[in-house]
Amino acid sequence: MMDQRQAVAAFAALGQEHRLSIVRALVTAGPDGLAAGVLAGEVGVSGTNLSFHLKELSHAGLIQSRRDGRSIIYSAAYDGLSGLIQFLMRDCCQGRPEVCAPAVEALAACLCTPTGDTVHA
Amino acid sequence: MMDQRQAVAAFAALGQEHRLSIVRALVTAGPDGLAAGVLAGEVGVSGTNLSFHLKELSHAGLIQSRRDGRSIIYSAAYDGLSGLIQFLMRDCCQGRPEVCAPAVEALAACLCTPTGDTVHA
DNA sequence: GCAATATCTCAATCATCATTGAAACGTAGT
DNA sequence: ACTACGTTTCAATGATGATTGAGATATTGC
Repeated sequence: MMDQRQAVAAFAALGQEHRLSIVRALVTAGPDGLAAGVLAGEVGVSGTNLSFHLKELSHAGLIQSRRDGRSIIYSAAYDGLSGLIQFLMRDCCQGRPEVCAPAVEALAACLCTPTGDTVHA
Repeated sequence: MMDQRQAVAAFAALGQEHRLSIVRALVTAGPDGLAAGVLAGEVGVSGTNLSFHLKELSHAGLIQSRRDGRSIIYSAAYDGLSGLIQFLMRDCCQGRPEVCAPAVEALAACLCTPTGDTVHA
């Protein structure tokens, strides 16, 4: 479960034009992800600057990376995104959990696809 | 529909410890909201500093205010919060809208209660 | 092993944000 | 009108973040 400190870091990471563009590009790209060089082109930042932002996003738990040949592939951390949204909604419908709970679950099912053969193919 | 610029401003506003605490307190409090002085006590910041953060959140479209006597009551802007989450999810399940769409709608129903006699009473 | 590609680390500069205290503004009660 | 209360504005300081360029690291193909 995400705590306040993590949530602040995640929101701050998203509160930057280039980083939000990066995350959106990765969410759109799906689990296959994108190479750093491709991202740099799509977002429009220098390689050095991109690296800084990727590190920031990775540290915030919003993206992950894997090496493929001489490229490094980045992809969205759907569980991190889901957890962040759930944190924002946690105390929302305090007195009426029957309203919020299904929405949160549906959201989690959308963003996280751990074992299912479904989304983001 | 929220655009990138608004979303960046909103995320940046939430990416600050005290501001996130303020929003969470207001979301928990519901549409009745909280007076600025009460908020200052709950969040633990000086009145001057609170005013700065409230202005920031208001400008980001995440909270709203109304005067009541000599107090000013702040409350969460549920439509702004909902729009922000929808922006983050917009391109998520691009190829499978039947997965994301219901989640987003459920979320909107949870956060926004325009005419219903339901939530946040 | 050598050259080329892809990406990262480091140090420095510039801009932006958070916080504080003092003073001003509006409102309520007498 | 005057005093008290709640909240905001203003100017200044200190801290944090974004961006840049040069150099370092890792991987591939010859």
